[in-house]
Amino acid sequence: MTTPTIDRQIERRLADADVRYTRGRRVVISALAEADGPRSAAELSRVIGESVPLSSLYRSLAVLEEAGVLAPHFSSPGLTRYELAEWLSGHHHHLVCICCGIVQDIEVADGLEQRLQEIVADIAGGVSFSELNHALEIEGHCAGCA
Amino acid sequence: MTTPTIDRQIERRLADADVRYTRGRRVVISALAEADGPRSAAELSRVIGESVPLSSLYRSLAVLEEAGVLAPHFSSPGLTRYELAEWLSGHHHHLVCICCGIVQDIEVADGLEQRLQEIVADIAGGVSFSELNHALEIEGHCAGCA
DNA sequence: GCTCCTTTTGATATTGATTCTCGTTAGAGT
DNA sequence: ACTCTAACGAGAATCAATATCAAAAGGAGC
Ligand SMILES: [Zn+2]
Ligand SMILES: [Zn+2]
Ligand SMILES: [Zn+2]
Ligand SMILES: [Zn+2]
Repeated sequence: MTTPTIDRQIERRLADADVRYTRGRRVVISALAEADGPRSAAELSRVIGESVPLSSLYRSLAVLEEAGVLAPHFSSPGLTRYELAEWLSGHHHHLVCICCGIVQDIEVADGLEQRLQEIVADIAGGVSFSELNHALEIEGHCAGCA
Repeated sequence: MTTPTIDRQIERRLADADVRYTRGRRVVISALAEADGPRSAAELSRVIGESVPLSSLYRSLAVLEEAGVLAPHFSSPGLTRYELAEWLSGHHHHLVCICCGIVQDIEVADGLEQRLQEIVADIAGGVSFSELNHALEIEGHCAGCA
Protein backbone atom coordinates (compact mmCIF):
# COMPACT_ATOMS: atom_id res chain seq x y z
CA MET A 1 0.00 0.00 0.00
CA THR A 2 1.72 3.07 -1.36
CA THR A 3 2.12 5.49 1.51
CA PRO A 4 0.60 8.91 0.87
CA THR A 5 4.04 10.40 1.41
CA ILE A 6 5.70 8.36 -1.30
CA ASP A 7 2.76 8.96 -3.59
CA ARG A 8 3.06 12.70 -3.15
CA GLN A 9 6.79 12.57 -3.83
CA ILE A 10 6.17 10.66 -7.02
CA GLU A 11 3.43 13.06 -8.07
CA ARG A 12 5.79 15.98 -7.71
CA ARG A 13 8.65 14.25 -9.49
CA LEU A 14 6.48 13.23 -12.44
CA ALA A 15 4.89 16.66 -12.67
CA ASP A 16 8.36 18.21 -12.84
CA ALA A 17 9.20 15.85 -15.68
CA ASP A 18 5.90 16.51 -17.50
CA VAL A 19 4.93 12.90 -17.16
CA ARG A 20 1.40 11.99 -16.15
CA TYR A 21 0.75 9.86 -13.13
CA THR A 22 -2.01 7.78 -14.71
CA ARG A 23 -4.09 4.94 -13.35
CA GLY A 24 -1.88 2.26 -14.92
CA ARG A 25 1.25 3.84 -13.52
CA ARG A 26 -0.31 4.14 -10.07
CA VAL A 27 -1.17 0.46 -10.15
CA VAL A 28 2.43 -0.43 -11.01
CA ILE A 29 3.84 1.78 -8.27
CA SER A 30 1.39 0.41 -5.77
CA ALA A 31 2.33 -3.18 -6.58
CA LEU A 32 6.03 -2.40 -6.25
CA ALA A 33 5.48 -0.51 -3.00
CA GLU A 34 3.82 -3.58 -1.51
CA ALA A 35 6.57 -5.95 -2.64
CA ASP A 36 9.50 -6.61 -0.30
CA GLY A 37 12.01 -6.63 -3.14
CA PRO A 38 12.49 -5.95 -6.85
CA ARG A 39 9.93 -7.48 -9.21
CA SER A 40 9.91 -8.26 -12.92
CA ALA A 41 7.19 -7.31 -15.38
CA ALA A 42 5.91 -10.89 -15.37
CA GLU A 43 5.88 -11.07 -11.57
CA LEU A 44 4.04 -7.75 -11.36
CA SER A 45 1.56 -8.82 -14.00
CA ARG A 46 0.73 -11.92 -11.99
CA VAL A 47 -0.12 -9.71 -9.01
CA ILE A 48 -1.84 -6.91 -10.89
CA GLY A 49 -3.94 -9.03 -13.21
CA GLU A 50 -5.56 -8.13 -16.52
CA SER A 51 -6.18 -4.51 -15.69
CA VAL A 52 -2.77 -3.49 -17.05
CA PRO A 53 -1.74 -5.21 -20.30
CA LEU A 54 1.84 -6.40 -20.53
CA SER A 55 2.79 -3.97 -23.27
CA SER A 56 1.56 -1.08 -21.12
CA LEU A 57 3.23 -2.51 -18.03
CA TYR A 58 6.56 -2.60 -19.81
CA ARG A 59 6.14 0.95 -21.05
CA SER A 60 5.17 2.17 -17.60
CA LEU A 61 8.24 0.56 -16.10
CA ALA A 62 10.43 2.21 -18.74
CA VAL A 63 8.84 5.62 -18.27
CA LEU A 64 9.06 5.47 -14.49
CA GLU A 65 12.67 4.35 -14.66
CA GLU A 66 13.45 7.18 -17.06
CA ALA A 67 11.85 9.61 -14.60
CA GLY A 68 14.04 8.27 -11.80
CA VAL A 69 11.13 6.85 -9.83
CA LEU A 70 12.11 3.22 -10.38
CA ALA A 71 15.49 1.53 -10.41
CA PRO A 72 16.31 -1.65 -12.33
CA HIS A 73 17.87 -4.64 -10.68
CA PHE A 74 19.66 -7.53 -12.35
CA SER A 75 20.16 -10.85 -10.68
CA SER A 76 18.47 -13.44 -12.86
CA PRO A 77 19.25 -14.39 -16.45
CA GLY A 78 17.21 -12.64 -19.11
CA LEU A 79 14.96 -10.48 -17.03
CA THR A 80 14.96 -7.11 -15.33
CA ARG A 81 13.33 -6.49 -11.99
CA TYR A 82 12.36 -3.04 -10.75
CA GLU A 83 12.00 -1.40 -7.36
CA LEU A 84 11.32 2.08 -6.05
CA ALA A 85 14.41 4.25 -6.38
CA GLU A 86 16.39 4.69 -3.19
CA TRP A 87 15.41 8.34 -2.73
CA LEU A 88 11.89 6.94 -2.18
CA SER A 89 12.52 3.68 -0.38
CA GLY A 90 15.76 4.45 1.42
CA HIS A 91 19.18 2.92 0.85
CA HIS A 92 19.20 -0.82 1.38
CA HIS A 93 20.75 -4.04 0.16
CA HIS A 94 19.55 -7.40 -1.14
CA LEU A 95 19.35 -11.04 -0.23
CA VAL A 96 19.38 -13.17 -3.36
CA CYS A 97 18.25 -16.79 -3.15
CA ILE A 98 20.47 -18.89 -5.39
CA CYS A 99 17.82 -21.58 -5.42
CA CYS A 100 14.54 -19.89 -6.39
CA GLY A 101 15.97 -16.57 -7.53
CA ILE A 102 13.79 -14.36 -5.36
CA VAL A 103 15.35 -11.09 -4.24
CA GLN A 104 14.51 -9.57 -0.89
CA ASP A 105 15.29 -6.11 0.41
CA ILE A 106 17.26 -5.84 3.62
CA GLU A 107 17.77 -2.78 5.73
CA VAL A 108 21.24 -2.38 7.13
CA ALA A 109 21.66 -0.76 10.54
CA ASP A 110 23.32 2.65 10.38
CA GLY A 111 26.50 1.52 12.07
CA LEU A 112 27.05 -1.33 9.64
CA GLU A 113 26.14 0.83 6.67
CA GLN A 114 28.69 3.38 7.83
CA ARG A 115 31.43 0.75 8.01
CA LEU A 116 30.42 -0.60 4.62
CA GLN A 117 30.58 2.89 3.16
CA GLU A 118 34.13 3.28 4.47
CA ILE A 119 35.21 0.00 2.91
CA VAL A 120 33.72 0.97 -0.43
CA ALA A 121 35.48 4.33 -0.34
CA ASP A 122 38.77 2.58 0.49
CA ILE A 123 38.38 0.17 -2.41
CA ALA A 124 37.37 2.79 -4.95
CA GLY A 125 39.98 5.23 -3.70
CA GLY A 126 42.78 3.15 -5.14
CA VAL A 127 41.60 3.06 -8.73
CA SER A 128 40.58 5.46 -11.47
CA PHE A 129 36.88 5.03 -10.97
CA SER A 130 34.50 7.65 -9.63
CA GLU A 131 32.37 5.86 -7.08
CA LEU A 132 28.75 6.99 -6.93
CA ASN A 133 26.93 4.16 -5.24
CA HIS A 134 27.34 0.61 -4.09
CA ALA A 135 25.23 -2.54 -4.02
CA LEU A 136 25.83 -5.44 -1.70
CA GLU A 137 24.12 -8.68 -2.59
CA ILE A 138 24.12 -11.47 -0.09
CA GLU A 139 23.67 -14.81 -1.79
CA GLY A 140 22.34 -17.90 -0.09
CA HIS A 141 19.14 -19.84 0.55
CA CYS A 142 15.94 -18.08 1.53
CA ALA A 143 13.64 -19.40 4.25
CA GLY A 144 11.54 -21.25 1.69
CA CYS A 145 14.49 -22.96 0.05
CA ALA A 146 16.42 -23.81 3.21
CA MET B 1 46.65 -15.97 -21.83
CA THR B 2 45.30 -18.80 -19.72
CA THR B 3 47.97 -19.67 -17.19
CA PRO B 4 49.09 -23.29 -17.32
CA THR B 5 47.97 -23.62 -13.70
CA ILE B 6 44.40 -22.57 -14.35
CA ASP B 7 44.32 -24.68 -17.46
CA ARG B 8 45.38 -27.77 -15.55
CA GLN B 9 42.76 -27.12 -12.89
CA ILE B 10 40.08 -26.85 -15.53
CA GLU B 11 41.31 -30.00 -17.26
CA ARG B 12 40.99 -31.93 -14.04
CA ARG B 13 37.57 -30.49 -13.18
CA LEU B 14 36.18 -31.26 -16.63
CA ALA B 15 37.68 -34.75 -16.66
CA ASP B 16 35.98 -35.43 -13.33
CA ALA B 17 32.69 -34.29 -14.83
CA ASP B 18 33.21 -36.35 -18.02
CA VAL B 19 33.17 -33.22 -20.10
CA ARG B 20 35.75 -32.80 -22.86
CA TYR B 21 38.00 -29.77 -22.90
CA THR B 22 37.74 -29.19 -26.63
CA ARG B 23 39.31 -26.56 -28.85
CA GLY B 24 36.21 -24.34 -28.82
CA ARG B 25 35.99 -24.50 -25.04
CA ARG B 26 39.66 -23.70 -24.70
CA VAL B 27 39.20 -20.64 -26.87
CA VAL B 28 36.35 -19.43 -24.69
CA ILE B 29 38.28 -19.98 -21.48
CA SER B 30 41.31 -18.26 -22.92
CA ALA B 31 39.30 -15.20 -23.94
CA LEU B 32 37.73 -14.98 -20.50
CA ALA B 33 41.08 -15.43 -18.79
CA GLU B 34 42.45 -12.47 -20.71
CA ALA B 35 39.49 -10.23 -19.90
CA ASP B 36 39.62 -8.08 -16.80
CA GLY B 37 35.97 -8.65 -16.02
CA PRO B 38 32.87 -10.66 -16.96
CA ARG B 39 32.01 -10.83 -20.66
CA SER B 40 28.85 -11.66 -22.60
CA ALA B 41 28.59 -14.10 -25.49
CA ALA B 42 28.45 -11.20 -27.93
CA GLU B 43 31.46 -9.48 -26.37
CA LEU B 44 33.44 -12.72 -26.46
CA SER B 45 32.44 -13.40 -30.03
CA ARG B 46 33.75 -10.00 -31.05
CA VAL B 47 37.15 -10.92 -29.57
CA ILE B 48 37.25 -14.53 -30.68
CA GLY B 49 36.05 -14.04 -34.22
CA GLU B 50 34.49 -16.53 -36.61
CA SER B 51 36.35 -19.55 -35.31
CA VAL B 52 33.63 -20.27 -32.77
CA PRO B 53 30.06 -19.83 -34.03
CA LEU B 54 27.62 -18.11 -31.68
CA SER B 55 25.50 -21.20 -31.14
CA SER B 56 28.57 -23.15 -30.05
CA LEU B 57 29.77 -20.26 -27.93
CA TYR B 58 26.48 -20.17 -26.05
CA ARG B 59 26.58 -23.92 -25.51
CA SER B 60 30.17 -23.82 -24.32
CA LEU B 61 29.29 -21.13 -21.81
CA ALA B 62 26.36 -23.19 -20.56
CA VAL B 63 28.43 -26.37 -20.29
CA LEU B 64 31.30 -24.64 -18.53
CA GLU B 65 28.91 -22.95 -16.12
CA GLU B 66 27.23 -26.28 -15.41
CA ALA B 67 30.66 -27.76 -14.67
CA GLY B 68 31.38 -24.96 -12.21
CA VAL B 69 34.22 -23.52 -14.27
CA LEU B 70 32.39 -20.31 -15.15
CA ALA B 71 30.11 -18.10 -13.10
CA PRO B 72 27.37 -15.88 -14.52
CA HIS B 73 27.16 -12.21 -13.75
CA PHE B 74 24.16 -9.93 -14.20
CA SER B 75 24.46 -6.19 -14.42
CA SER B 76 23.01 -5.17 -17.76
CA PRO B 77 19.47 -5.63 -19.05
CA GLY B 78 18.82 -8.74 -21.06
CA LEU B 79 22.24 -10.31 -21.16
CA THR B 80 24.43 -12.57 -19.09
CA ARG B 81 28.14 -12.11 -18.71
CA TYR B 82 30.49 -14.87 -17.60
CA GLU B 83 33.78 -15.01 -15.77
CA LEU B 84 36.03 -17.71 -14.36
CA ALA B 85 34.58 -19.10 -11.14
CA GLU B 86 36.14 -17.76 -7.97
CA TRP B 87 37.93 -21.02 -7.13
CA LEU B 88 39.95 -20.31 -10.28
CA SER B 89 40.29 -16.55 -10.27
CA GLY B 90 40.11 -15.81 -6.56
CA HIS B 91 37.43 -13.93 -4.67
CA HIS B 92 36.97 -10.39 -5.91
CA HIS B 93 34.41 -7.67 -6.50
CA HIS B 94 33.27 -5.48 -9.37
CA LEU B 95 33.26 -1.93 -10.60
CA VAL B 96 30.23 -1.31 -12.80
CA CYS B 97 30.19 1.73 -15.08
CA ILE B 98 26.68 3.17 -15.10
CA CYS B 99 27.51 4.95 -18.34
CA CYS B 100 28.91 2.33 -20.72
CA GLY B 101 27.96 -0.76 -18.73
CA ILE B 102 31.41 -2.32 -18.64
CA VAL B 103 32.21 -4.41 -15.59
CA GLN B 104 35.71 -4.59 -14.20
CA ASP B 105 37.13 -6.96 -11.61
CA ILE B 106 38.68 -5.45 -8.54
CA GLU B 107 40.81 -7.20 -5.98
CA VAL B 108 40.15 -6.22 -2.40
CA ALA B 109 43.02 -6.20 0.07
CA ASP B 110 42.76 -8.91 2.71
CA GLY B 111 42.10 -6.51 5.55
CA LEU B 112 39.21 -4.84 3.79
CA GLU B 113 37.79 -8.15 2.64
CA GLN B 114 37.92 -9.36 6.22
CA ARG B 115 35.96 -6.34 7.45
CA LEU B 116 33.49 -6.75 4.61
CA GLN B 117 33.01 -10.38 5.53
CA GLU B 118 32.20 -9.39 9.11
CA ILE B 119 29.62 -6.88 7.99
CA VAL B 120 27.96 -9.42 5.72
CA ALA B 121 27.82 -11.95 8.54
CA ASP B 122 26.31 -9.33 10.84
CA ILE B 123 23.64 -8.45 8.31
CA ALA B 124 22.73 -12.02 7.44
CA GLY B 125 22.87 -13.09 11.07
CA GLY B 126 19.71 -11.17 11.88
CA VAL B 127 17.42 -12.80 9.34
CA SER B 128 16.33 -16.29 8.29
CA PHE B 129 18.66 -16.54 5.36
CA SER B 130 21.65 -18.86 5.08
CA GLU B 131 24.46 -16.73 3.74
CA LEU B 132 26.80 -18.50 1.33
CA ASN B 133 28.54 -15.73 -0.55
CA HIS B 134 28.43 -12.02 -1.15
CA ALA B 135 28.95 -9.70 -4.08
CA LEU B 136 29.83 -6.05 -3.77
CA GLU B 137 29.30 -3.93 -6.84
CA ILE B 138 30.67 -0.43 -6.87
CA GLU B 139 28.79 1.74 -9.33
CA GLY B 140 30.17 4.87 -10.92
CA HIS B 141 31.98 6.13 -13.99
CA CYS B 142 34.92 4.24 -15.45
CA ALA B 143 38.05 6.01 -16.66
CA GLY B 144 36.71 6.12 -20.20
CA CYS B 145 33.38 7.64 -19.22
CA ALA B 146 34.67 10.11 -16.64
C1' DG C 1 44.65 -47.14 -39.77
C1' DC C 2 39.77 -48.95 -39.11
C1' DT C 3 35.32 -49.79 -36.38
C1' DC C 4 32.13 -48.67 -32.98
C1' DC C 5 30.20 -45.69 -29.80
C1' DT C 6 29.57 -41.36 -27.52
C1' DT C 7 30.21 -36.40 -27.26
C1' DT C 8 30.46 -32.16 -29.55
C1' DT C 9 29.63 -29.11 -33.21
C1' DG C 10 27.11 -25.76 -36.00
C1' DA C 11 23.40 -24.28 -39.07
C1' DT C 12 18.82 -23.43 -38.28
C1' DA C 13 14.36 -23.09 -35.96
C1' DT C 14 12.24 -21.68 -31.75
C1' DT C 15 11.42 -19.55 -27.41
C1' DG C 16 10.78 -15.75 -24.29
C1' DA C 17 11.51 -11.16 -22.53
C1' DT C 18 11.27 -6.73 -24.11
C1' DT C 19 10.55 -3.02 -27.46
C1' DC C 20 8.26 -0.86 -31.37
C1' DT C 21 4.28 0.62 -34.27
C1' DC C 22 0.35 2.89 -34.91
C1' DG C 23 -4.48 3.65 -34.66
C1' DT C 24 -7.43 4.68 -30.58
C1' DT C 25 -8.35 6.66 -26.04
C1' DA C 26 -8.00 9.63 -22.16
C1' DG C 27 -6.28 13.91 -19.64
C1' DA C 28 -5.30 18.83 -18.94
C1' DG C 29 -6.35 23.24 -20.24
C1' DT C 30 -9.42 26.54 -22.49
C1' DA D 1 -17.61 20.64 -24.96
C1' DC D 2 -13.20 21.30 -27.99
C1' DT D 3 -8.33 20.77 -28.82
C1' DC D 4 -4.03 19.18 -28.39
C1' DT D 5 -0.92 16.08 -26.78
C1' DA D 6 0.43 12.16 -23.87
C1' DA D 7 -0.79 7.57 -22.91
C1' DC D 8 -2.80 3.20 -24.08
C1' DG D 9 -3.01 -1.44 -26.02
C1' DA D 10 -3.07 -5.12 -29.49
C1' DG D 11 -0.06 -6.99 -32.41
C1' DA D 12 4.38 -7.11 -34.96
C1' DA D 13 9.20 -6.98 -34.52
C1' DT D 14 13.69 -7.54 -32.08
C1' DC D 15 17.28 -9.78 -29.72
C1' DA D 16 19.51 -12.85 -26.37
C1' DA D 17 19.37 -17.41 -25.47
C1' DT D 18 17.94 -22.31 -26.08
C1' DA D 19 16.52 -26.41 -28.60
C1' DT D 20 17.00 -29.50 -32.74
C1' DC D 21 19.31 -32.72 -35.23
C1' DA D 22 22.28 -34.35 -38.77
C1' DA D 23 27.22 -34.23 -39.46
C1' DA D 24 32.01 -34.16 -37.50
C1' DA D 25 35.35 -35.33 -33.99
C1' DG D 26 37.37 -38.10 -29.85
C1' DG D 27 38.50 -42.05 -27.64
C1' DA D 28 38.95 -47.10 -26.88
C1' DG D 29 39.97 -51.26 -28.70
C1' DC D 30 41.59 -53.97 -32.60
ZN1 LIG E 1 14.61 -19.33 -2.26
ZN1 LIG F 1 15.77 -3.38 -3.11
ZN1 LIG G 1 32.31 3.55 -18.73
ZN1 LIG H 1 34.69 -10.67 -11.66
